[in-house]
Amino acid sequence: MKLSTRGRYGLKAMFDLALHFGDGPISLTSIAERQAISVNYLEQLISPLRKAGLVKSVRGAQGGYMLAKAPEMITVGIILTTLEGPLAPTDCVADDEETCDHTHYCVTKVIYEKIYESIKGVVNAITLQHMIDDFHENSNHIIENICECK
Amino acid sequence: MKLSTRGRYGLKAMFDLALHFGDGPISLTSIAERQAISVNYLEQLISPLRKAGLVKSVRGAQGGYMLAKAPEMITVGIILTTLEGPLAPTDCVADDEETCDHTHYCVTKVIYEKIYESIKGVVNAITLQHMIDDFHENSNHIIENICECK
DNA sequence: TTTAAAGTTGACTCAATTAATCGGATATAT
DNA sequence: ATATATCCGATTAATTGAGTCAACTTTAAA
Repeated sequence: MKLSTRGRYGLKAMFDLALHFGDGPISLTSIAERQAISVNYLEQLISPLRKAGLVKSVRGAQGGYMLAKAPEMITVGIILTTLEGPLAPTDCVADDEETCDHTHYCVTKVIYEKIYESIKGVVNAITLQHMIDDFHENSNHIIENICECK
Repeated sequence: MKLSTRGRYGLKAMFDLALHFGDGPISLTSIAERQAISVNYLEQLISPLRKAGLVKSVRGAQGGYMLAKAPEMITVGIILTTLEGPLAPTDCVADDEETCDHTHYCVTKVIYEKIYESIKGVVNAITLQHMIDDFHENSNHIIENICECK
């Protein structure tokens, strides 16, 4: 039931981009340095985020990435789902999954559905803007190394 | 963010035992057959459940396992946690984990804590008795193969 | 008392997934 | 041109998950 580094690193990177929203393209190198992530690995994560329309890229020198929408339009849920797939405790309750072949009632599936709904409820309610507000209220404005959260 | 077969199979097995609560010891072989799980693997799962005081065993011929408490006293949460460890999305918010070495505020950790709390809220509120009631109301009383829920 | 059923334990294998690393290709400001 | 980027695919190393297996202990019943 753990998030992988894909989701955790990706969320950190997106938050970093959100803090720089409106500042023009931000290079992966600078994000990787601030967040202590391998650039090579970060490249792998930013690609699906771009394909999902969450960030846009500028190629070439002085290029980089920026959010494709305002921070209040991007939820933690869409970020994590893009990188990890559905945040469902089992495949049988994931949105894109066909249902089990069992015709009769499944008492465990009901439980997994409730877990899934509750997780979605949390992550879909939090946007990057909420994270920014939280950051400005509670941190000392230290952008570097949000947390390893291994 | 998936449950492993440990939690899923273990929950099925515990539900099976709950349906037979009061009937004396139930052999692993019979549970394994009804729930379509390998006996050898199930042996691995029942051991921690016994050590956690959720089931008790009777050794020897005609032996087997039974719930150590009434079904309404055993939550889905304690079963899953016993088999999977804390249902936390990251190690840094798991109960038994020491906190990150970072002294400053972590905006992502706050999110992971909310996810964790919401998951615990769901699984700790459901007991085996709830599952039994649900089963009797909505199924056709087919004990075998609750669901593979891969 | 013998036998077979059943629990108990730990080691072991195999496959899949995760987490990166690396090399090279393309694009573009300066 | 050149330095700085994004892009893309292949490869690898490490970890975890899932299941098997063998050996041993306990105990009911013949």
